[in-house]
Amino acid sequence: MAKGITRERIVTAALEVLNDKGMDALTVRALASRLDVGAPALYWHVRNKQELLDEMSTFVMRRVTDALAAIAPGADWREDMAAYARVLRSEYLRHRDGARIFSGTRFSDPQVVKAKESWLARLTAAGFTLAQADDALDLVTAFVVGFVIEEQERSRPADTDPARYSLAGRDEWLGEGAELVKAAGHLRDDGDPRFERQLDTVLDGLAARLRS
Amino acid sequence: MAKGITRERIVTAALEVLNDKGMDALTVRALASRLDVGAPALYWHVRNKQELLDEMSTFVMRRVTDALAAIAPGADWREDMAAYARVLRSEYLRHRDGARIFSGTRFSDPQVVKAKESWLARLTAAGFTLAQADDALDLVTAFVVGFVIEEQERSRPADTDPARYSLAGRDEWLGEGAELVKAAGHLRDDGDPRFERQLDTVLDGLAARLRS
DNA sequence: ACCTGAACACCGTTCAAGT
DNA sequence: ACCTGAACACCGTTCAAGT
Repeated sequence: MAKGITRERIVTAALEVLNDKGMDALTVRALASRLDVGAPALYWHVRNKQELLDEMSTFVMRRVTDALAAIAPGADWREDMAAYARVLRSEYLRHRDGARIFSGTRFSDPQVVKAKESWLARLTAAGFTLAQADDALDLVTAFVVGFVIEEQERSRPADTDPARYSLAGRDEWLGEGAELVKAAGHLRDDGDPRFERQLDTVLDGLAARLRS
Repeated sequence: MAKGITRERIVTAALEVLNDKGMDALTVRALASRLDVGAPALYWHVRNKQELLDEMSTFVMRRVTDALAAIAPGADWREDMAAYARVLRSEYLRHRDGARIFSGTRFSDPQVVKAKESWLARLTAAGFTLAQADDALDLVTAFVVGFVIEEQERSRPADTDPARYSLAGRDEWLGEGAELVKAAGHLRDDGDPRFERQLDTVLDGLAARLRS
């Protein structure tokens, strides 16, 4: 009683452990103890740890596609692509090191891959060739992945890193020279505004391709 | 005799193990045995495994900055940024899962961060504001990281994945519908041409920012 | 069908002891 | 100063045994 372990309960618990304690602490034993069972019990529901990690990836990507499916076509392709990018970023941000861990993973679920269909349709309808549309989606995906990896790395609790929490500390750590690097550090913002600005730049690049 | 283990020998050997056997096989014991010493011997030169991983990251990023420092300014900022992007990509590609493992890592060496200085100088000289230049470098970095993560994931030996080695197999795996996804899969290319095309799109976006 | 207890090989790390 | 041997706590995984 009170057991009733299921594949889905295992996966959601695993994502909780990941968020609470980090990837290194996500051990089979820790996960089992959170579910109030012995470690071997999990092997009845999951072949091995790798399969568990794959299930976690699939779960996360399924949430992305579900969120995407809920988005109605926007006024133009720029809005559609921006919506795609924002959804991808926010789903990665839900999980500690989400972008690094869950990006570029192979999907065990065709449904996830098929979610591209609607976005390819919107882009080609806007005048992109199919090859351009495929490129565009990949490019925006690559940008989001790279952006969020850096973003989540920055937000990670520094293990007493001298050059993290104060600009003055960073300047000192940098030493002599590198005046532009220091000045840029002082100008730098973070989070949504930075993301929106860079996303806009990417979309400008795609727009140039559309015109030519 | 024949020992003479040093920090640098440890790091380069670790990168060899990573390339030969992959990250999971990079254990302290395997590394020690490649260096013909017992596992505890490594702890004389390195505090723990995390410090070893940090040293590996620093080593890789130092190669990036060395390669960047060897590049003379090009005819214009586009050539400079393209050169930066190509160097970053090719250094990531040297190591198995290089982009995923070594991107977004905090540097223990100020010299690596200071390497940005010269690129910021070239961009501001071309008319970008300092904030725009900082954004531009981050954006290109994010693109390269995201692109290479996907690239290296694709090139990974599939553990008998049905939808990998043939387009027909992929089409079948996708099932009904998703005609655009299937067609795009048939049009898709890989490697350098795809990278150059998408990089060019990003640079177009930055150029638009420069004009406004 | 689903879970436990005990066990195996392996992991990162420590530490006394050798040279 | 640099390395070895033995040991500890922990890991993923297996398997007979329970219910």
